[in-house]
Amino acid sequence: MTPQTRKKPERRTSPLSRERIVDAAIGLLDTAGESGLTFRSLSERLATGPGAIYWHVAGKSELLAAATDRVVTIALTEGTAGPPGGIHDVALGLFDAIEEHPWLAPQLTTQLSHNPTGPVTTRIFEATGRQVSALDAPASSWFTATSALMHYILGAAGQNAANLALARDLGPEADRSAYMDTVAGAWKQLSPEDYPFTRAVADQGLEHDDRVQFLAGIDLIVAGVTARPPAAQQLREGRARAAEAEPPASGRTSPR
Amino acid sequence: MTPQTRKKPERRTSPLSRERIVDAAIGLLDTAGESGLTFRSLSERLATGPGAIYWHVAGKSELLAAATDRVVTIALTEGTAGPPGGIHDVALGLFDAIEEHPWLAPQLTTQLSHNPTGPVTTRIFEATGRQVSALDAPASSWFTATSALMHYILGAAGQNAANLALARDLGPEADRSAYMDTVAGAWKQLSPEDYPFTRAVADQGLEHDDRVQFLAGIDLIVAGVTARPPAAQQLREGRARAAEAEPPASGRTSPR
DNA sequence: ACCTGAACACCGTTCAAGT
DNA sequence: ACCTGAACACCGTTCAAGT
Repeated sequence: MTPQTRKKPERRTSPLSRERIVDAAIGLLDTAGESGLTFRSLSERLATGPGAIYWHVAGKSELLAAATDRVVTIALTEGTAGPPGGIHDVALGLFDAIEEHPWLAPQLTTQLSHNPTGPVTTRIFEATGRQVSALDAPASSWFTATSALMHYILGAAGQNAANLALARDLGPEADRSAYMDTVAGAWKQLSPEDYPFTRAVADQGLEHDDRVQFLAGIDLIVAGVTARPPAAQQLREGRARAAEAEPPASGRTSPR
Repeated sequence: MTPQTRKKPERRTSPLSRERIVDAAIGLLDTAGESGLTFRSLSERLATGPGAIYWHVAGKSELLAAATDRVVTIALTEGTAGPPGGIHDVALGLFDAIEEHPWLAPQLTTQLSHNPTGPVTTRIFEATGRQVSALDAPASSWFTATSALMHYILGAAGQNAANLALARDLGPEADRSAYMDTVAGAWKQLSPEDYPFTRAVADQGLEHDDRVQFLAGIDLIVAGVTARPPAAQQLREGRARAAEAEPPASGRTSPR
């Protein structure tokens, strides 16, 4: 089981290293899912004991963070490599990475929450924000715009990955568009009094192309960024807000 | 909800019920956090054995789903109660609920992923979408707009709750604005070559009022919704796409 | 019908002991 | 320095047995 190539009296290359451990962890996560990664399964794959891993890695959460950072870094450098750049590239880079590694979405929200100044969060923020700063928008809106885009990208990409997994559960034949039909079908069963909006949306059909749907959201937010700075950033503790904010919006569909 | 008007006065009301269990679970989550809820701690609180709970609830995931549904339903009915309605009310209703119950944010993304047609997801989608449909925007954009708003609300509110928890760790004195200063400080330590954008944002100072910041994001997305349908959805890599009947919308907003 | 609580099959993590 | 693997303190869940 153990390699015997020991020509040099010098120290042999260690069979265990942080990098190899992270590699194996990613492989396990990809093939067996989040619950498939345990220190026992990992040590078995690496042909060691569970305790050995702790010499290279502090614990499970650090291991997960390292795996997340690795995958995100690759996705971001690939995505931003091309000359055109643009928000679509960054967004699709993350979108594809999350689709390829479904465990990534929950891990990313964990990183955002538990370690907002950590490398993962900062990398994504920087990559997204750089594209925002290239838009025609005042610098005062950068933070808000980047934040909105980041949350949308992570949320929508995670949703897409989850949908794909559920589509697979539907049967080996089913793809995403079949699954979207299932969702629309479920929505049409809802009560008209309680869920008029959801039913209306189901009636008009859901976009079957996941990338088109995803990028439509990106473009919508970009439109908001370039449209106009959200007129008022006036400070007001608590509630008293000036009434200027919401245009009356010619009440064509009033929520009842 | 539950009948407690049992006729026999000497007969005590049933010591265990699904409702009581969910109540206790929420209490435990609020006070002890996500890791504080175990079947053992829960059964101790309810003065029973761990196995007793399984007669009323299928398992832990169902219990979590029920707790999430309960809190979300309350937040949404309170939020939409007022006559003005509007997106701000729905958004702030969820924002406050997540701030009050920090375990809610991860649970909501779990619900979205694992049960997209379940009651929690559908309730939030409907409440948000109803406000979207009241805006001055074409129905064809409703799904995209609702999806973008939902992901932003959940992501940003979760981030805020996480920030509050981290601020508390900073010391009992620290509030959110002190924590934002800490974040900005950390950002300024970043290398100028690798993180120019993040540093620039840190320099211009972060909004200290969490609600103002949150609503700025909402307004930005709303601006995108009402501005105009996103002009160009140009796809890379030839992809056959049915031409939507979308008017070109006098291109004033072009992402460069 | 509802509840008990011991038992089972796991976990992450530790640590004396080995090389 | 690096690794072993038994042991510890938990988990969620089950189930024969009680009322």
